Amino acid sequence: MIQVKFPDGSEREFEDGITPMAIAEGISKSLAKRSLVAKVNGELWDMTRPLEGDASVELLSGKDADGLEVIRHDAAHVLAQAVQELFPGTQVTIGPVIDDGFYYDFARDEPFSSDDFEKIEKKMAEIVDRDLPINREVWEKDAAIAHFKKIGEDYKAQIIDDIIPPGEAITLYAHGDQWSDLCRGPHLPSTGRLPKAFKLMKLAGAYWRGDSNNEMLQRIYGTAWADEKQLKDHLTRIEEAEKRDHRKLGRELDLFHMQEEGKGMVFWHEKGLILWHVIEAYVRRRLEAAGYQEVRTPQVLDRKFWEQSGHWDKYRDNMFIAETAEDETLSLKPMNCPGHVQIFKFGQKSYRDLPLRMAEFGACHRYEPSGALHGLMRVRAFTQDDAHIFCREDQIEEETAAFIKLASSIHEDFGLERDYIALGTRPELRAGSDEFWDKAEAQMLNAARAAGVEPVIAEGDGAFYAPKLDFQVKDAIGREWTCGTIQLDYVLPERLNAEYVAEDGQKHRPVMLHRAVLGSLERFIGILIENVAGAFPMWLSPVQVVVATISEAADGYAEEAAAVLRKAGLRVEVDTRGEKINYKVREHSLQKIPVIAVVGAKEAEERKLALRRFGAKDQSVVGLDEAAAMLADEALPPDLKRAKG
RNA sequence: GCCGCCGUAGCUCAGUGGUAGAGCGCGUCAUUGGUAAUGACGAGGUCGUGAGUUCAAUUCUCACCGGCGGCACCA
Repeated sequence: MIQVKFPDGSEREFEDGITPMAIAEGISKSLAKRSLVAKVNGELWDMTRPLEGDASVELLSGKDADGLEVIRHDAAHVLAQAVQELFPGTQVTIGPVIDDGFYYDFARDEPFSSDDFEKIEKKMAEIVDRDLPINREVWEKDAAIAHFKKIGEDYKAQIIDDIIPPGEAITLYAHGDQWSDLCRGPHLPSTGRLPKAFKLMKLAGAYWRGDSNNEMLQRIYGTAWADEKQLKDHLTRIEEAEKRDHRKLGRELDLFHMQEEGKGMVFWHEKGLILWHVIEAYVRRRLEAAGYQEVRTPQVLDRKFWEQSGHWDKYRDNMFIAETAEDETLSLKPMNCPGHVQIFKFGQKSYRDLPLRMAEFGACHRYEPSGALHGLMRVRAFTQDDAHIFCREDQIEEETAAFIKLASSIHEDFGLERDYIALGTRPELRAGSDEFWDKAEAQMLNAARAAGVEPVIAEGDGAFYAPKLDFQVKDAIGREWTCGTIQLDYVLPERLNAEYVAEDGQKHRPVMLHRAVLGSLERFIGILIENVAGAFPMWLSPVQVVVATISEAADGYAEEAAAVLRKAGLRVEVDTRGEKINYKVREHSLQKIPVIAVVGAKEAEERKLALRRFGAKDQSVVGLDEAAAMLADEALPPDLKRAKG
């Protein structure tokens, strides 16, 4: 007999070898029906797998995160079986669970087409209807390899060979006697338990083992949920996200465009550039208040310069190179750091100058692979809100902590909630000794803690020369973005021979902290557009107020009112077109203008404005001067608003 | 860069082996209307580029360019 403990604290005795399924059935039929997988002593466990001794047992349904994960995992298996039934000769490779769903990578000479999806989904449903029992089988490694080789599954055989240590048993999961796959599990009791709330989403190429030197497999992505409502909600969420797409909104709101002659380059239109300027001015004020100095360094520099900085050697493939008629080879700067070191080196620096915080809205060009380009999010010409802090080693923690606070405050001002800060630790390929990395990682960790943040460790994610902290922010629909970073650097000051004179009268090497709050203006504006779905808060909106007339009789007053609002510092447009007010309200609402000020004969007479806010249906009638003062106050950037108190 | 899909008017999209259509937008005219579309008329396209097949290609084939979705990349 074995002793089983339940989550509510109760305990019961069962016969040896009892399964969670049998336990569930013993409690109630509906519980057995609902339970998809068990948690035994904290470990996920098949419902049909016998317990191996005393245990705590928890039964999970599709409502539990772990239960949903099993659903998705089984959906991947059912997909694989369906594909192999429909397309004999296709080899399976791996099929993991991902956010919102799953994928499976197949090896097949013929490409799949998304036209095949319907057929595959039908076959998947059929496999669900067959309600095949899913059985866990324990195999010995060599036997499993031989088995997969025999049935022509070379990839599977290779996975076992590479991943499983010799002597360790492995598990296969079989769908009845029709199909089986190497898998750690756990899985549902039978294919019939897979909710028919799955959908194949997209088709993509993916390298075997994620290595671009390997052959490319065909990946089929799917989504799977506990019930149809969840699936429907998910599909609705995707639609909502598409509506927020910054590329679509960028065109509709006349912010920017891109065209084929300038791949990865942005044409900023008037409204987009206003946005840019507002953001830049705001950040500039924040930097100034935080003790930064602003500089500007050359766009194009001689090859020799980049050879010295090390970029020519390590980064040449990503640089835009130019040749001159006088046989010089130049490069557009891909980064600002070497330029900043030149300014640091100009004249002599004393320890009294440190920490020296040097900022630049630095326009950089990088030749990014064409497949990497994506709207404003990944471009070839961008402007970083870059800065380098030159300091002594003992100042690293204080400077880093101060930066974390500054960056967090700025992100908040833009309405982006911080999710977590990631500490990127030593990568496999790295410069520097283990002692150096121990010290550097500890410095970054302590700095984060000093700022009241416990970073999430991102193993191996550091730069090759030092660890870094990355800011992960969350937007309004829960998507995550990396926004802001601070990286330690001992290498570049050494390479470029930066020095300062210390208290001891000797020359010493400063340390550099590379840091950015927004990352690049382009990318940040892209994130911002999607975060607010194009409806910018008053202080950022390119047009803050549209004065719209009801009839010609109000035209004169509309111009007058606009002048008063402009004088108060507002960005104002006037709409005196011969259209109905309904039409104008609709149009400016679609343009997501924060305030529409409607004026007719009545307002003109009384020197008032009828204000209608974006998203609201009602209006408030306010005197012109009062409205100007109120709106101007609302339109203040957050830092100025705080200063005003 | 790699795999797949896509490329028709400013935008969203329909369509065909015999050189093309809708809605919105745009222009003109009329309308001066009180909070999400006033009406009429009109202009607008080398059907991504180049080559091939064909009597004939926007349509079929190939290449290239670009876009999209992934993968790889993001020092």
